[in-house]
Amino acid sequence: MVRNIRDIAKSAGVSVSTVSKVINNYPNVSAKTKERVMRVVQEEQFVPNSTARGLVKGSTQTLGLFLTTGLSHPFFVQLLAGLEGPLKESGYDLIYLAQIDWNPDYSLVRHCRSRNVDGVLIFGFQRNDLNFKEMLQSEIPTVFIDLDLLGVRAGYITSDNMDSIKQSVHYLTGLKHRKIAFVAGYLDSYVGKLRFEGYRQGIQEADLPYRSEYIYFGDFTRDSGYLAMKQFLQSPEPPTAVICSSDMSAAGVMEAVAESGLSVPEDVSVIGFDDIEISRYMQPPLTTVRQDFKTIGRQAIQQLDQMIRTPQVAPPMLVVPTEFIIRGSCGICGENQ
Amino acid sequence: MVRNIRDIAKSAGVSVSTVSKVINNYPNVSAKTKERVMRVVQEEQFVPNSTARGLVKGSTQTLGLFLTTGLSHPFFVQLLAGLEGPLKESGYDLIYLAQIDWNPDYSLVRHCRSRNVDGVLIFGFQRNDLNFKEMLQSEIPTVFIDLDLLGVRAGYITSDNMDSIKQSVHYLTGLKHRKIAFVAGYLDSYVGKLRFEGYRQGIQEADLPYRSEYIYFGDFTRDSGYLAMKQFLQSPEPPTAVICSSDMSAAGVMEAVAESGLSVPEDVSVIGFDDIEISRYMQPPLTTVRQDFKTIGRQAIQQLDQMIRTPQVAPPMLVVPTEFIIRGSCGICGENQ
DNA sequence: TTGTAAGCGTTATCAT
DNA sequence: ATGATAACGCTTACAA
Repeated sequence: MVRNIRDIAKSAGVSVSTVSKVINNYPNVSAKTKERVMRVVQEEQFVPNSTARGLVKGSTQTLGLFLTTGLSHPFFVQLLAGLEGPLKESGYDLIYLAQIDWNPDYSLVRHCRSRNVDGVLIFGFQRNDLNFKEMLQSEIPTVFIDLDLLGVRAGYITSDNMDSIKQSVHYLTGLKHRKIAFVAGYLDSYVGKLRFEGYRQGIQEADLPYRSEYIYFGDFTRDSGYLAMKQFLQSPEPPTAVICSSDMSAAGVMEAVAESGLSVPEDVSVIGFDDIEISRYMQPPLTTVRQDFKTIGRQAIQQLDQMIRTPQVAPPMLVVPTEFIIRGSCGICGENQ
Repeated sequence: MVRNIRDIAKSAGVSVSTVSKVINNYPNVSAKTKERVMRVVQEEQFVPNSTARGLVKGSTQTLGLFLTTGLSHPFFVQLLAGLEGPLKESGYDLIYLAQIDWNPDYSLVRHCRSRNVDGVLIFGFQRNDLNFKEMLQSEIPTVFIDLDLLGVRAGYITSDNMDSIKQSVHYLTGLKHRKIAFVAGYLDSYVGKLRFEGYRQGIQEADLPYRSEYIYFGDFTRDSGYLAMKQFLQSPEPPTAVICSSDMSAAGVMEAVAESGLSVPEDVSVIGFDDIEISRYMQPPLTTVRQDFKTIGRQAIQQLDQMIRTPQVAPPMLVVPTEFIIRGSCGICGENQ
């Protein structure tokens, strides 16, 4: 069985450097030799050892993927699905940098260097992670997703969180709602903060008062949505609509509504964020903000690829538009008809 | 900035081989030298280049992950989540072998060889994929998940599909059901076939007739569940209970039931398979078979690790027990009380 | 116990 | 257009 380029060279009756030139599609190789070499390569099903190639080239056609959220985050799948195609097209493989225990000695930068990855994709919330600081100062091409971090060679891609929520508010005011509550996500997360800001601005633009009893500070989970609605329901003037920072928390809100004998959308309108798979199947189907993970994934790989190939290219700062998906969880406000 | 082992050697005033011995924890190094080297290593935050190491050792501390299903499969997340911890503990990184277009020229074995992965994890359905044949004959340690493929150095791990469904049948007969329908998954998939077989045997053991109008051949999706139930409902004697090959199809079944004005579990009992995250939130919460992905993931890594370290170890053939989760979607059969 | 030097399989430089 | 040969950073006999 053929092991290396040398064997190919021998079989083809040429030198190793010629074989190298052929398999790398370099010029200055006669058509004849090229063909002869290629035949042997085909016959022997030869693939150059990427480890050796990586060693000499100092790069590996590999992208590191680092998640702060753990793999079970619902976005993650969608994001990864969006990554699949572009990955294939660009010829990179993805290496999942296993990282679960936040060992204080762990250094993402070192991990990347040891693996010789060409670039890194980071997906997560916590912007003040020490590992990120190090990453931002390093020369390793990096793209953050859902985290507005910028560095020498690090940029980001994120959905248009603020405007999306503003749009949700306007949609509800258009439906004559004036008592609009908000289930916030982690405020120290980038997306959590922006979505909250979107709510505040939306409320303000609609000349609605900011009422603290209409705000619940949750953590994107279903439970926090449930708890939020329970609390809203106890207010003297319960809201007629609630905007959530995630579809999961919207599900929790709907559960609490049902439990109290009220119904969606007759008594209270609900809007989510994300458009995860199950949202269309909720009862009623959830009106929500869809994140465009296809575009996010494609852009992430594309931008990374450019930064890798062209060192002087500026890191991206991309805001990807969302899509407002109207389904059945919102109705015209009964009180103000 | 320190680049390599040679710089460390210089700083510590020793030879490169001594540094190598120290960082690899080899014996025959005096405590004094060891300490001196380690100090420099710490100071410089040195990490040996794994590409170079991989080249000389012919292995990379890397496991390939290959999915036939694409990333969007709901199990995938759960499986990957189960992989995270064991991965970290065993020191492997996971390389996702991007593979979306089934290019006939593509060879998984070649891809693995080129990347020098130490082992491969394959997750999928289609057992007659040509790439797998090649894989089975190769010397690359391989563990299949949900696919009963065996090779020279390839084994598998799977849930106890057949018995689980048999148990579902018995649970329903215990609830006096006698008209039990089944929504099958792809029959040319390993799990689809086994679950169907479990249904047949369960029916037989309960002395129930096998009625073809109670079988629907679906594909694990929600839509197929919906269609299945629509069909069952048109039969002269609609079933009082239905067992599904997946939670997703169970969700479809429940939707169809609700749509026809009937209700779960009063009119028809429903059982799923998988226990995906949303099942507990369905209306009513779904009774289902929980796959133990933690164990599957842990075993997969562990078995792979053993095969890698000990060439003579036999490939695993592991069947992992499931857990029957009783929630609210089954009731005593009204007809036979 | 420590050091020297020969690989590992490529690519890249420089002759030819 | 083709071929020697020196890297790339590490491990590992073998020598000292």
